[in-house]
Amino acid sequence: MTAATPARRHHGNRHGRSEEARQAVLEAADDLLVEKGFAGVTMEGIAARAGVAKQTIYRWWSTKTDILMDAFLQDATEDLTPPDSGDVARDLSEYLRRLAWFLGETDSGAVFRALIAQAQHDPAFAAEFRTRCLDVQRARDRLPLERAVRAGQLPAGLDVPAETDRLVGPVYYRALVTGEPIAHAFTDSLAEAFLHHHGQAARPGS
Amino acid sequence: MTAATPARRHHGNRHGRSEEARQAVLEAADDLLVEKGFAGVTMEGIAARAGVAKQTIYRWWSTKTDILMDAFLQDATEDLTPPDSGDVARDLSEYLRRLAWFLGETDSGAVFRALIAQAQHDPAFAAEFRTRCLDVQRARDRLPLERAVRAGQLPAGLDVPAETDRLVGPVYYRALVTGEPIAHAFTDSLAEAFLHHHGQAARPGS
Amino acid sequence: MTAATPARRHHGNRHGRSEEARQAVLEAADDLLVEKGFAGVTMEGIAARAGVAKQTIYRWWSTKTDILMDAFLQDATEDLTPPDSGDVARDLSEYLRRLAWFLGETDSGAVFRALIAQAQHDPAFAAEFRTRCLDVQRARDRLPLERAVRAGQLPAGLDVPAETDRLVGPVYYRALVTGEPIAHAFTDSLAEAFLHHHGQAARPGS
Amino acid sequence: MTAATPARRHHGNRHGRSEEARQAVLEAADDLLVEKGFAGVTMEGIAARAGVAKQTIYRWWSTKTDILMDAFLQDATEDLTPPDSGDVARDLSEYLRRLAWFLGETDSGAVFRALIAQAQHDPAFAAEFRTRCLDVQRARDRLPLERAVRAGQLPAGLDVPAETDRLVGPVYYRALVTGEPIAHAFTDSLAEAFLHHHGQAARPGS
DNA sequence: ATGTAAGCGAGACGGTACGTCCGGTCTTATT
DNA sequence: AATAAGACCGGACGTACCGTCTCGCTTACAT
Repeated sequence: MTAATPARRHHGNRHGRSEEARQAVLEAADDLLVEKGFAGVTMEGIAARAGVAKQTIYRWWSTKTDILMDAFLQDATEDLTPPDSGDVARDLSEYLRRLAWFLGETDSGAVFRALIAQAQHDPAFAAEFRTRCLDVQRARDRLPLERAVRAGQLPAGLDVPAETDRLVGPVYYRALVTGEPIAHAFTDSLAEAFLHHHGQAARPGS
Repeated sequence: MTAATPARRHHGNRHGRSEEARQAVLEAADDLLVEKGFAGVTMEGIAARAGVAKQTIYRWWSTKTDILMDAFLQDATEDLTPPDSGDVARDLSEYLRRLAWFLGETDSGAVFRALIAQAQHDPAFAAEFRTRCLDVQRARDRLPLERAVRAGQLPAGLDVPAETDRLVGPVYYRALVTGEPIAHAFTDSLAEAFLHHHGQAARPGS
Repeated sequence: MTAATPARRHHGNRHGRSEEARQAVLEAADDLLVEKGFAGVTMEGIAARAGVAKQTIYRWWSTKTDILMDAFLQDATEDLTPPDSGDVARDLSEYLRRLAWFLGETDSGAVFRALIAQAQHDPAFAAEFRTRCLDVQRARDRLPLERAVRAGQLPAGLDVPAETDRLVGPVYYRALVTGEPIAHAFTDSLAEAFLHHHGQAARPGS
Repeated sequence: MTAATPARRHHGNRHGRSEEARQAVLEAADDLLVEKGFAGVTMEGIAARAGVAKQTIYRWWSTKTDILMDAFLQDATEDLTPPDSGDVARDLSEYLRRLAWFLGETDSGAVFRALIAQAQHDPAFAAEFRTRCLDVQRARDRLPLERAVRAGQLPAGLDVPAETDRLVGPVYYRALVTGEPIAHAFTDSLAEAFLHHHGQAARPGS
C-alpha cells in the first residue's frame, strides 16, 4: 500500500473508507479466481475470505467483476510493461513474447481473460470494462509501434492502432480462443512479418 | 427437424427421445441468449419457455452451455461457409469479411462468443468446447488457405494452421476484445498483407 | 401424522407436499422458541434445525409466526381440554386451574403467549391470529359455562361470552402482564365469586 | 423535561447529555411506533428521524424497547390518573372506563401494549419492564381500592392486590388478547359485581 | 390386446448465493 | 465530554436457480 501511510487499523471511520478492507477484498477476489476459477468467485466467498462484511463490499463495488477490474488495474502494470531498448525489432519481438506470457501464464492475465469473458456476457459491463481497463491495455499494446514511429524507424503515416491490432490480435486469439501455449516462434514471426512488410529488414542476429 | 419424421406430438415414448422437445429447448436457449443475454439463460427459463420439464433437459444435457453448444452446431454452418471461387485473393478477402460479420452481427456469432467466454471461466468446459465446436470452426477457417495450397496458388510448405491464426486472429480480437465494428478495409488489408508477404501480388482489380 | 398413512418418505412430489418436512418445521420452530426464546426463532434457524431448505418453508408459510400458529393449532388441544364432570363448580374451578397451568407452564402456552405478543406488534397478523387460533381458544374457554347453562345449573339468559371474559381475564392478565405464578387459591376464588354472584352456592366440600 | 434548561442547539457538550437529543429520540420512537408499528421502530430509523447519531442512542439506551419504556414513563401519567371523588362506586367505575380507553385508544396505551408484548418475547426485558413500568402501573390500578379501604368503604382486611387483578384483568384481557372494543357496560358491570360481592350495594343512580 | 418400460410435463425437495436491511461497535472531527 | 456522521463486521431477511427426486400420464413395442 501507500508506504507513507503509517499504521492504519480502523473499523469504521467518518472520513473515508478502510484501505485495509479494500486491499483484503481485492486480494481475496484474486485468490479465489486463481484457486477455484470464476465460478468460485462469489460475493459471500470474498467477504468470508477477506474477513469483511458483505455490506462493505456492496458499499464500494456493485458486482464481483467490478472487484476484479479493480484488482486487475492494481496488478496489471507490474507484470506487463513494454521494453524500450530503442530497437524496434527487438522491442516488438520482446513485447509480444511478454504479452503472450502475461495473457497465458500470469494471475493478472487470468483476471484479464475473465473480464473479457464477462464482457461477452454483459454489454453494460463491456462498456465499463473497455473504458476502465481495456483502453489502458490497448495504449500499452500500442507503445512499441508509437515509439518506433517517433524514432523514425517506421513510416510517419503508419496507422498505429490498426497495425497494433494486427500484431497483437493473433496473440489474444491464441490465448482466448484456442488456448494453445504460445511459442516464441509464433510471436517472433509475427514481428518479423510485420517489419518485413513495412520495409524494415529483420536484424541479422535476432 | 429431421424431415423424414412425420408429425410427432407425443408425451413419452419408450424408444428414443422427443425431437420436438429437443428443438424447443435449443430454440428457447438461443432466444433467451439473444433477448436477455447470457445471465438470462437459465435452466428454469429454458424449461419454461420451451414448455418442457427440467428433468427432460437434464436427461439430455448437463449444463446450459452444453445446450448452447448444440444450438451453435446446428446453426453455425448455415451462416458461415467459406466461398470457393478458385481465386485465393478473392476467397480469402471474402471469407474474412464473412467471418467478421458472423462473429459480430449474427445470433450464431453471439452464441459462439458466449461459448468462448464460458471457456475462459471453466477449463473443463473449455476442453469439451474445443473438441466439439472449435475444431470444426478452425477447420472452416483453414479452408481458404488449404484450397489455395492444393491449387498451387500458395507454396506447398506453408504452415497453414499458424498462418490461419495470423489471419483470423485480428478479426477475433476485434470481435471479442475491442468490440469495435470491423470494416471491410480492415479485413481486406489483412488479406492483402498476407498475400504480399507470400509473394503473391495483389490482383490489380481488387 | 395420520397414523394410518404407511411409510411416506419422499422428496418432492407432484401431488402434495412433504408431510415429513412439515412436521420437521413445526417441531423445529417449537423447540427453538422454548430453547432460545422468540428472538431465537429465525427462518434460517428453523430451516437448519429441521434439515429443510428455506425455500420449502417459504413455499408453505409466509412468516415465522405463521409457522408458530400451525404448531400451536397442532399441539394446543392436547394440553387444554375442559373437564366435564357435570358439576359446574368443580369443572369451572378445574378448568381455570388447567388454563393457568397451560398459559404459564407448558410449551404450547409459551407459543400462545408469543403469538398474542406478536398480535400486539402487527395488526395484520392479529386478524389472522384471531381467526385461526384465538376463536378456537375462546370457544374452549366458554365450554364450562355453556355446558352449565345447558344443564340448567346456570340461568338460561346468561351472557356467556362476557361472563367468560370476566372469568378468564384475570388468569390471562396474570400470565401475560404480571408474569406471577398463579396459585390455585386465585383461580378457585374467581370461580367461587362467579358462582356466588349468580346465586349458585359454593359446594360444601370444595 | 428539565424546564429550567434554556435554549440549546449544540453538537457535543462538555457538561452532561443533550436534553434536546433525549427528547428527539423519545418522540421519534413514539411516532414511529404509531405510524409504522413496532417493526417500523428501528434504531437506525429513530436516529434518522431524530437527527441523532446511533452512537448517541446507544450511549443512553440499550435497546429500542428501553427507549419505548422511557417514552411510556414520560407520557403515561398524563393520560391515566385515577379519579378521587370519595365515592368508591363512582371512582371504580370511572377508573375502569378510563383504563379501557387508555389501553385501547391512546398512543401511550399502544406503547404499553408493545412493551407487554416484548416482555413475552424476552424474559430479561420482562424483568426490567416490571420493575420500571409495570409496578408503577399496578400501583395506579390499586389506588381506587386502597382509597376505599382507607375511607372505610371496603373491609379493612381486603386483599387489595388480588382483588385489583380480578377487576382489571378482564380489561387487560380484552385489550391485549381479543382486541375487541370495550364498552362501558362491560367495565361498569365489572365494578358492580365487585361491589355487590363485597356487600356494597350499587348506587341507585349509577 | 395388453402389459411393460421409457420419455414426458409438473413441481416439491435440499441447497447455495444473491443483494438488502438492521444491530451494535468503532473512529473521526466538531463543539 | 458528548455529539453528528458514517464505515465497519455480523447475521437474518426473502428471492432466484441449481440439480435431484417422485409422481402420474402417454406412448410403442413385445408379448
